[in-house]
Amino acid sequence: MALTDSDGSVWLRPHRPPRDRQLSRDQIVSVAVTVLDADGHRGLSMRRVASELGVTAGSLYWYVRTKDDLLELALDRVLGEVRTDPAEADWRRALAALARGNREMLLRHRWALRELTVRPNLGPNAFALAETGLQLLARAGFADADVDAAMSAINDHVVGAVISQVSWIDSLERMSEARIGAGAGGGGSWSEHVATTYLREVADRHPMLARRMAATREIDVESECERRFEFALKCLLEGLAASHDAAGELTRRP
Amino acid sequence: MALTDSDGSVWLRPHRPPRDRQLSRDQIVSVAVTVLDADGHRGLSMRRVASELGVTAGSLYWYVRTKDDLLELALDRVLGEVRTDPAEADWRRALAALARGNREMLLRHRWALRELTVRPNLGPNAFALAETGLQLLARAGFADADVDAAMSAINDHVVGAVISQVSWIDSLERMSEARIGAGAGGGGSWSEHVATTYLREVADRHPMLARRMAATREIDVESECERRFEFALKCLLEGLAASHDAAGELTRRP
DNA sequence: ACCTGAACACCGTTCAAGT
DNA sequence: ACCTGAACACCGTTCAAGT
Repeated sequence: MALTDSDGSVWLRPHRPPRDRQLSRDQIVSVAVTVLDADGHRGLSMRRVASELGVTAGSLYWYVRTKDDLLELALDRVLGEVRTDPAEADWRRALAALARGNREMLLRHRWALRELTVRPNLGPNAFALAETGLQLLARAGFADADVDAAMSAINDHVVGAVISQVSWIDSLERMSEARIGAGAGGGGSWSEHVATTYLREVADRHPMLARRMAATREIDVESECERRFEFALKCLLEGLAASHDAAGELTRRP
Repeated sequence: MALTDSDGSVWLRPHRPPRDRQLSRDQIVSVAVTVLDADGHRGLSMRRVASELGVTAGSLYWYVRTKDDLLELALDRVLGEVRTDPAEADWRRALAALARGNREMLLRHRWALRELTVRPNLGPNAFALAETGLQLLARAGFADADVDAAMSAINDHVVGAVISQVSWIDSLERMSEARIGAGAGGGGSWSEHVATTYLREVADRHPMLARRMAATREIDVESECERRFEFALKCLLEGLAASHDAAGELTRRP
């Protein structure tokens, strides 16, 4: 009677109220978030969370049914960090602010992205965030089906942009680590030679790529990513505004 | 002297040529892709790949340094599936086709998305694909820095859109599995009650969300996702065209 | 009701030993 | 050079036993 690990969601299961316990879900989730922020997915184990709470791994299962549950709770926890300003009247500015807030949160908690990918998102904070966006667009006068398309256009952009930024940063870190490792190791010189040979060959075969890579070496990754993020965001908002004026255009099927 | 698991990349390390071996990297990668397609990340273990090849797990380490290496190779393998049409003269059409091809590949191999997230992408197919896009934009007359912004706008959109589609589909599958599980289990009726109560409460608190969720129940997920994908793609292409005409506008910092 | 401690099944990875 | 078989350290999860 193995657990299929994909049955439902924490949020769809009952949760016993406390009695005389030393732990609580909130504490456990807090520790999980801290560990994830510090050491990422690899750092998170039930044993580690437990020991950080001065408790045995097995006892966590009194509060949480699986590790997956814990991750689902952690995700919703950080989704709650995204603040919105309901006072903003201009829908484009409000939507942009929402997108930026979302992006910043994902950059703060790099592990959260992976959870977003893997998990259906049924936590209260996820729902509240979605509602905020939808209301925004509805108040701006978007037709029903257009609201969905607009919302997902923005959200997809946020997610995609954060992914590429994070993987860019990671790859820089990995490269420099590899360089250090090669320097410290014994036969490092040869394997370093292999690497540079490979990269030179790539550069020869792909001139445009080589040019762009050489250019991006000089710039700051974060500000460059922000620039790109804002550019595409602007494109999307303008596209939304255009289809907003030509009402119903969006939902017409080919 | 533990392996930090983040030192370099398969592509940056030497690879011994064959002699009298029964296996090859290509075979191993093929099996890995098959397993991943069938059972996802959870299904992939070194022991499984090995046994599928009639071999012991340990022997794989003769061809591949870590499981991470294997995943990196598998990712580049499927990236090679994306076909491009160099004959297409119109850059908007060519770029759109590239985006669609990319999207379709990611939907065929749902596990690949996760790899894209986690890994710097240094394989030959990844580079070739990037070069294709960059050349396209360069030939269209985009300024250097604009090429980067344009390319990542499109790529980010593809990745974001696929992520949301996959997680949507997954959540539907999970929900129906949960319903089946609840029906089969003993106390299923109660936990089902908990779930519906929670969802009803969410619907009450978030009227707009409830409306949209009710509406999307009727439609086909795949075609709806495709519609949204095409809409945002159109927005982005139009934005790119506009900034293309107003040359240099894109790169101006605030 | 809650927590411990030990166990189970499963990982990725290593390595002496074979051929 | 390549492969086996056993081992190591580490998982998530379960469960009898305690309190």
